[in-house]
Amino acid sequence: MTGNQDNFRTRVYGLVAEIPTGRVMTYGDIAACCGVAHAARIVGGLAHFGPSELPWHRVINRFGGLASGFPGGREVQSALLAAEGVECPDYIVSNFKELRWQPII
DNA sequence: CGAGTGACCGCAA
DNA sequence: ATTGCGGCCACTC
Repeated sequence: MTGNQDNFRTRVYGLVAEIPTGRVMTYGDIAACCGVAHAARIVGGLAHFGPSELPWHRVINRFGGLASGFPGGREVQSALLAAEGVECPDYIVSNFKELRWQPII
């Protein structure tokens, strides 16, 4: 890359936008992949102000559970994941370990 | 410019 | 094993 690492926020948006369908990612992994390991909170903060075009519903916490504050509620997020083939029965992704996606560095 | 907040995570008792 | 607390970084107002 030639450079699109303008800001941490830019990387997060680009990375979330690259998450394939049927896959999920954790806040800690996204932050660590962007270069900051202890910035999982920031990823959530950016999501609050980030573009709704990005698949934020594919972003979950470290336990594989759906996040809070999602526009609509966790039921909407779980519905979106279910529509992509991800099973989240109690608002928790069961195969979360298997669906955990990671970019190729 | 400064301060506060956050859709988190890890550790300790 | 479980629960509760604090810390860390970047963004926004």
